[in-house]
Amino acid sequence: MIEECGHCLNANEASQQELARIKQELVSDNTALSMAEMFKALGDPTRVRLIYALLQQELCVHDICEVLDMTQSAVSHQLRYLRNMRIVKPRKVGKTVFYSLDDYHVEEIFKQTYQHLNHT
Amino acid sequence: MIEECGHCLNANEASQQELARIKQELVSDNTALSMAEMFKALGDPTRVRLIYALLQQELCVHDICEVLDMTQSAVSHQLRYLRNMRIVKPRKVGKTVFYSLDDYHVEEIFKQTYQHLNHT
DNA sequence: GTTTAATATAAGAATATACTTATATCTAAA
DNA sequence: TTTAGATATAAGTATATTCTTATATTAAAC
Repeated sequence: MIEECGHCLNANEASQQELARIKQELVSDNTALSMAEMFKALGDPTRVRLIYALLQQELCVHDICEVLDMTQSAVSHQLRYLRNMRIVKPRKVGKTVFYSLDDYHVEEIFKQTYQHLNHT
Repeated sequence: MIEECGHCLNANEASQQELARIKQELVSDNTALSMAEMFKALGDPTRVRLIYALLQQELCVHDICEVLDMTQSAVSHQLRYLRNMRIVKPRKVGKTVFYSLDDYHVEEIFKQTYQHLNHT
């Protein structure tokens, strides 16, 4: 238990050292950005439902629209977002494009969080 | 491998049933919202760095400002956000407020994602 | 080739987000 | 009780996000 902060101790040297250590062990700006981008990609209810649908099986755009009850344009916009993030990947068959999950990380994080939120 | 979607098959009955099943097994809107809110809370580089600092140890507001190199107001805003989400909790000692992580889920998800992103 | 179906994109509107600056609250010390 | 320090909040601004409407692209069918 820490009762005082460096600043409270009038720039106590030990605590200043601790702050320096914490600062040094912080994730880099780039890492923080990568993590934030990953989480942000999952941080929207539409995308959560979309990913969850694809967790069940590969789906074409039209069927995603039906499952999510959203317009084709809105779905395509979200698919582009997730495609750019390499979270989903397209597979073209004729004029139909099937999407499936393309990121093991996302699937794991997603499932784990889902379980966490439901088991507690 | 599915080569046709319900829609492509001119409303083929089997595929329509599949769509109905997928729709039924989708997460509820509430669950999708909860998950999205959780991820959104982690989906900002400042909050990622803040949480990472608190993963190391409990810190007072002033020290968080120093570690993150941000203004007191900006940090307090983010702390309020994370407090409302029950991701961090305050501990008041005199006029100083120490913050620490308050959510096992977040810690786990955060660590796992960090490892994922670093190990590939 | 022309038409039609499936998907993608552009432009814009409404809302949300993350800060800034200024001020309020709360506690301890003088 | 006045003052000063530590944190919280209000109001506003700049930017980002998510959708809508309209249009473009692509590929199959005719």
